[in-house]
Amino acid sequence: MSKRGAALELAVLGLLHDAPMHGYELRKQLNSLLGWGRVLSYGTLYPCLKALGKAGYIVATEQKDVPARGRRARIVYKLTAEGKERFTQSLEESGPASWDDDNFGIRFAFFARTASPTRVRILEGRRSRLEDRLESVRLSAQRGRERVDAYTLELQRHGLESVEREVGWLTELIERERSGGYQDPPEDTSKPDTSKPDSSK
Amino acid sequence: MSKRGAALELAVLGLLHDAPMHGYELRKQLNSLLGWGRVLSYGTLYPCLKALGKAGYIVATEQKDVPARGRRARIVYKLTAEGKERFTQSLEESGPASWDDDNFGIRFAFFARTASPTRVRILEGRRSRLEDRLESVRLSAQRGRERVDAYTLELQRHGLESVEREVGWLTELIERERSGGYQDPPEDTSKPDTSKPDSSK
DNA sequence: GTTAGCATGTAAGGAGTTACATGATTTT
DNA sequence: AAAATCATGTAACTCCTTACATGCTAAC
Repeated sequence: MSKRGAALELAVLGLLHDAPMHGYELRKQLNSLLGWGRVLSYGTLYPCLKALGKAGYIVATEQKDVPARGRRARIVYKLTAEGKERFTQSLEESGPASWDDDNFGIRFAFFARTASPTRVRILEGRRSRLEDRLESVRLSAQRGRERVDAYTLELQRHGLESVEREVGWLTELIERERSGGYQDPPEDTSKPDTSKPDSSK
Repeated sequence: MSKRGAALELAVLGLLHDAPMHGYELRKQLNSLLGWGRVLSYGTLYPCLKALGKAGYIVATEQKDVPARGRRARIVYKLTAEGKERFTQSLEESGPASWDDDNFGIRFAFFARTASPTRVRILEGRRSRLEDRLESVRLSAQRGRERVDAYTLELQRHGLESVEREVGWLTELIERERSGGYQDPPEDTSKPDTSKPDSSK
């Protein structure tokens, strides 16, 4: 759970930070958060929840008193104080791990709760990671060792273009970040229920 | 090796079909073929080569007679007749597996050796897979259950845009394919069709 | 009345990574 | 002389998926 698993852990912690939830619901949210084709299985989620429970970051409370007429007792997971601590600490981190392929997406998804300097560091880290990638691919294309038919070329061209766009996107975000943009309210940790004070920039 | 592993198997077979190679070289080629951040480890490659050998698709020949003055004896892998058979058969396949996330890239990389109707089927399959994805994300965004802050929204918007571009790319490729494109370059720039030849089914 | 969705889990296994182990050769 | 690259492998481990096991409720 030290490298990849951190992504799932953070995502679960973050979603439960928003609101307590049961496994089934959590999975749906996770699927749209982790996005794009990836579908998380229960075989991953439930053991992860168990581990987080054992670590003391979450507690499971069974809804047996209010079974809502016939409905199966659902197990609702809730963040502990340690869990909240862990989550906020994780959000402060801005080392290389925070901008690798596996973590960047989740880190970005929680940007609203991340401090602005941290956001910039992560965005820049991600950008230079992608730029390194572009560089090495361009070099190896120039050295021209490999198979070159029209399709291989097209695949390479398309890949290059996609990554270039990604870099452009990141650059825009960084600039917006630097000019105050995206303005978020300075983190709300007290209120358990948010009544949508402000959603548009 | 039945589902995901098929991708690596196909890639190895395809590269060895081009030319016999030793493991180290193979890995480098594989890395640029599988592309983008993915770096294949020896811990995956060598066991795979062993399995392919056991299956009779490749043979390993040690270069002991010509150690090229001091150079460590390299083990060169070569396709057998069965391996060639297997490779060409694999290239004919155009079922759902050929356009999933894990295989599409490799299938595309070997398009130059794939029959044109097969190419079209794979491209169309891939496109409709992505379109399904777009659809479901758009729906869930409309139903609007999830967390909505500026960053989550931006992430979603960007993801949507990327997939849309991908779909556009595929559409272009399909059209080019239908008008003879790529292999034997008729270099047809006239483009007489302003009317849609109907791409959706 | 049967399909689809809700709900919680476990067991087995696959694919791949990291770290280890070893050593020669070329470049800086 | 050191560092990078060439070269081949193995063992342990991790993350995740698939398939299984169970059963209820709502819609069609």
